[in-house]
Amino acid sequence: MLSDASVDASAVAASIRRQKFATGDAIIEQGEMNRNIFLPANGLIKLVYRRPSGVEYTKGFIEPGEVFASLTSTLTDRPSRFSAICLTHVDLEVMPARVFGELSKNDPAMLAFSDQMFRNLALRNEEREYDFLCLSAEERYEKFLTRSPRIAEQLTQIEIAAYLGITAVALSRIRRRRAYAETQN
Amino acid sequence: MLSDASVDASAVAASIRRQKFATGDAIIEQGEMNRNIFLPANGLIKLVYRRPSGVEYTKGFIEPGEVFASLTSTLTDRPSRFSAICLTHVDLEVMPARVFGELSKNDPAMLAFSDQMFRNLALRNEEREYDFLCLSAEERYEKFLTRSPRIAEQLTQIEIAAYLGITAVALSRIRRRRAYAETQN
DNA sequence: GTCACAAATTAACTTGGGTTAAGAATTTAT
DNA sequence: ATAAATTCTTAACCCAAGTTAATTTGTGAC
Repeated sequence: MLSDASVDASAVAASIRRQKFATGDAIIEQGEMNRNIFLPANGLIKLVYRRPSGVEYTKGFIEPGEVFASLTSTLTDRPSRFSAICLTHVDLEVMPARVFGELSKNDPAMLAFSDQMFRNLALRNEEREYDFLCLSAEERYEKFLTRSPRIAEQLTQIEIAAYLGITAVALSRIRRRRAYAETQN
Repeated sequence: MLSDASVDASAVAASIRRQKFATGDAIIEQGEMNRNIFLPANGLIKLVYRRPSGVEYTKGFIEPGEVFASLTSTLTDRPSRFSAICLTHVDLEVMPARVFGELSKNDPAMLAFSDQMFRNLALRNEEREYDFLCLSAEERYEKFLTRSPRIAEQLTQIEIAAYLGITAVALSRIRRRRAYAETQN
């Protein structure tokens, strides 16, 4: 008798789609259900909340090799709270969260992978939570430049400001303050 | 031959300690290693970051039945970034994270539990991140009162302000604005 | 009850960020 | 190469929140 732990590898492989997106395309649309899990092979993606006022706040950026999904949709069965927008051309693999969930149920190695993924996610979210709770906008800017210079150089000031939780005008003022401080050293 | 999946239940049970804390006691000390996982049976606990300036920011509150730990210590082997302070008398169970990790490795049910725990943590952190990124201090206050009235009524304004990421003076002003708005309805 | 201490409010002033609008600098399209 | 569209910066003005300090309220402790 076959064990419950065995998974039909070909069925899993069949459930994985490859998809291409152009700059500006939405991989996930805020307000819509999206029960997929994504793994980009290249490019840069931003995750953004759009408030009723129309103002955009950026939750984070996804680089190649980083798995992402709408947790609200995949875990709690509600519409996604954010959109995933391509900042470049993006090629990625798509897997239905249901398949991922079943894989995890049946395959301990897959479950361990899932566990590890959520640990990392919890750690990252905690870090960002700390930044907003304890750091000033200027400190968050410094930290972003230091920690993610490669991402920063691909973004406009508008996009950086949205990530810091401030307006482009406020960011411009911070940059001027910093430039002035430079000359004082 | 015994399977690797079997765990010595009595050894696990032996690794679990019960501990009591008084109001004001620190269960976890910021800056110190703490590789334990905690499960309080009663009382209320606050998790706080203390900045070099001495200002305190509250990461969150832990109610009975909620498992908590310093992820930085238990997962990445570094000193805890926050303290866990008892706001009341607290009785809790303590388990070394190492035991929890080994249990998860060997026992699929335990791993599934761990996976579920980290999913929930990631979801909660994401919610709080959203609050700081997209909501004003006043909106965060409203939301806190609505979502956690039981916790709010046990706290001083100083403690609530620390959770909102503002000063007690700013919170007092928000309360006055709200009280005035009340009379206008 | 009153004394002592902490919590909460208020005032006065400063600072950082939002808003709007205008202009300068860059990019992109054709 | 030029025009059109964005992006970035700056200014002016407003408001929310920080800081400091004084006052009031509230809470035990004795």
